[in-house]
Order: sequence, then structure tokens, then C-alpha cells
Amino acid sequence: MAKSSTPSRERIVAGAADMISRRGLSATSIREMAKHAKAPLGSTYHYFPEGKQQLATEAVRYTGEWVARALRKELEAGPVEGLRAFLALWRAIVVESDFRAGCPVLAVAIEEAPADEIPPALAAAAEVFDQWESLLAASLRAHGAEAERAAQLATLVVASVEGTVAMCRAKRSMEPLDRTAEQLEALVAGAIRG
Amino acid sequence: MAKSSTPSRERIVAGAADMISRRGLSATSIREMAKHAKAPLGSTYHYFPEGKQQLATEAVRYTGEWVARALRKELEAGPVEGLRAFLALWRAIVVESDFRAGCPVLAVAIEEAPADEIPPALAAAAEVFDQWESLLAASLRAHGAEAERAAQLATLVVASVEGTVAMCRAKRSMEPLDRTAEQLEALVAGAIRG
DNA sequence: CTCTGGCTATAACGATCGTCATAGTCTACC
DNA sequence: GGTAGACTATGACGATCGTTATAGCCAGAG
Repeated sequence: MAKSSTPSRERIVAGAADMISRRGLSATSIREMAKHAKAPLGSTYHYFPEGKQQLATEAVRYTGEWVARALRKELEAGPVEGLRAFLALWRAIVVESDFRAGCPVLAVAIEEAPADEIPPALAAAAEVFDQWESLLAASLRAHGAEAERAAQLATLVVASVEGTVAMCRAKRSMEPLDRTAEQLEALVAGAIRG
Repeated sequence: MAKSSTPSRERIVAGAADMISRRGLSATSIREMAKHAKAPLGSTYHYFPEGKQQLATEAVRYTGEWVARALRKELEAGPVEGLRAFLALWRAIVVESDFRAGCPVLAVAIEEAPADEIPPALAAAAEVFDQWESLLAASLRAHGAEAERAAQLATLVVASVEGTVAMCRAKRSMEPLDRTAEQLEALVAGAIRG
């Protein structure tokens, strides 16, 4: 085989990320994910033999990589431009879904509360947040921001955007993101200036 | 009857809020909520005849009121003190649950993505966010902050704390909240000074 | 004491869940 | 052309979901 490298597997992952971002992890069944990706149910267990956890983990990582790629590219023009791209990206997801979709990474991070062990999907979410923060912090430092402040600001950006997206969905309004955007842009601009 | 006003009903709501904050709405069953509150399943439908939606709605409002009460009290000492109390409150929830609990309002806000109509629990979440923002913004304005800036900052505080709590849970570390706290305190202090 | 009505106990309803097993199809290579 | 192995089709498993129904309990009012 091999030629294939069918986008089938990737379609499932991307579709899973989308559905998780709308309804949360445990409200999204494997059957629905398969149907949404026009793949048979059997295929999901063929590609993801460890079941739902594996699929959720890959969906988180997929989203993480997708956002990180956009972030890396836009950060080349500077931290403010990177921030603006980050904001625009989430704005588009919320607007284009008519306030129904958000961030699948946050959705997974919130729904996993095991007693004994850490599920892989939760660990993946932590790594994705770290990755986004690292990209922002590195760019801030490269433009003159002090290290500690850069780290703090990067965390604030990721956290507040995640929270704001959820608030926009609840309120069915983009005003929270507008407000957060203005504050964050001023903060980032100030950090690389002084 | 009437004398009763048994705390039974309230116990169910409080327990539901706690469980939702740990596992999310759809991962929390009514049976488990009843058991957690040591109430029979029948009672749940007696007190909340509209079922899970009603219970979720009341859990959101219950949490909203509880936080708002703490916020109102501590804001009397000023915006910075109010912010600190807000941060301490969420810090305690995360730490005392060993990173397993978060904010039930956020959990509900994220898990509801209906096609046709807005579920009452989601509307309640929007109102709770609004309430928290209003309290913070009013305090900021009362201490000299310009109105627009106060509103923006209030949104940023609520959103970033919500997001940070989720990040702390995923990373199993309080570092994100430490960083966010420092940034927010500086911002609030700056806003009421100039 | 009787009776009323808030609360509980118990069982069931259809639906759907995650997961697995098994047999079948198809394609790529020898 | 035949064989291997990737993928699909189908159906079942036990469990659990939200919800409802019905019968029973038990305190307080008359």
C-alpha cells in the first residue's frame, strides 16, 4: 500500500478536533466522529487502536501544530503581528461557526479529571499550551523584552485568549475578544518597547 | 411543609457544580450527582423537573452568586484587593482539588453547542461572566479608571483567570496562575493610578 | 386518627455509549 | 493471477445514559 497515505486518517483527526471544539470531548462519540469524516466506524479503531483517548490526543496535537505553524509564520514579522494573527485565528473560528466552535485543546483540558493517572490527551493539551507560550515568549525576548516578563506575558496571552473565546461563545458576541485584543496589543507593544 | 427548606436541594446544586467543574457537564450524570449529594435519584427530578438542563443552570447560577458575593465583599477594599481575592479563590479550588477541579461556568460554556436554540445553562453562564465583569469594572471606575479601559480590563481579568485555571489543571502546576496574577495586578494597579 | 402532600424507593423505557470480533473487499506487489 | 495485508462492513457485548412511572413512606394539619 503506502501510496495511499489516504487523507482518511487525517480527515478523522481534523474532524474530531472540530467536533470536540464544539461539544466537548465526552459529548462527542466515536460514531459521530466517524460519520462526520465520512469514514466507517471500523476505520477509527483501525487507525486509532487505543480508542477515543488516542483520537482525542491526536486531535489536540493536530490543533496544536496547526496553530503553532500559523504563529511561527506570523511572529516573523514581530510579536505584535503574531499576537494579531493569533487573535484573528480564533476570531475566525468563533465567527465562522456562529459561536458554536472554540478551542479543542481547552475542551480536552477541562474534561479530564482522573483520579489515578493522567490521560494522554490531557498531557498533550499541556504540551500544546506550553508550545504556544514558548513561541510567543521567544519572540518577545528576541524583540527586547526581559525574560521573566516575556514568559508572564506569553502565559497571559494564551490564557486570556482561551478564556475570551469561551466567553464570546457564551455571550454570542465578539465584544469580549475585541476588549481583550486591545489590552493585549497594548501590553505586547509596551513590553518590546521598554 | 415549608419549614423544611431542606438543604437537600441546595446540596444537590452545590454538588453538581463541583462535579461539573471536574468532569464537564456531559460527563457528569444525574445519577452521580444524586449519589454525590446523598440524595435519591427520584429527588433530583422532584426538585428539578426539567432535568439535567435545569440542574446545570442552577449549578452555574449558584457558582456565579457564590463568587460574586466574595468579589463584592473584597472589592470594598479596592480593585487590587478584589482581584487578589478572585485569584486566591480559584487558586484554592485548583490546589485543594489537586488540579482536578476548575470553573463549572467555563465547563458549561464550552460544552453547549446547540444548532437551533440557546440552552438555559449557556445563557446563565453568559450572565455570570457579565456579572463578574460588571463588579470588577464598577470598582475600577470608582477608583478613577476610565470607563472603556475599566471594561476592557474587567473582561481581561475574568477571561485570563478562566483560561489560566484550565492551563494550571492541564499542566498540573500553579505557575500559569502565578504569572497571570503578577501581570494582572500590575495592570489593575496601573489603571487606578492613571 | 385520618388524610394530605412533599419526598423517596424501585424499576423500567429506549437510546446510545466505547469497544471488540469477524468476515469481507480491494489494491499493490511478486 | 494469486497472495498478503490494509481497509471496510456489520453486528454484537455489556454498560450507562436521561427520563418517566408508580407505588410507598412519613410528617404535620384537621
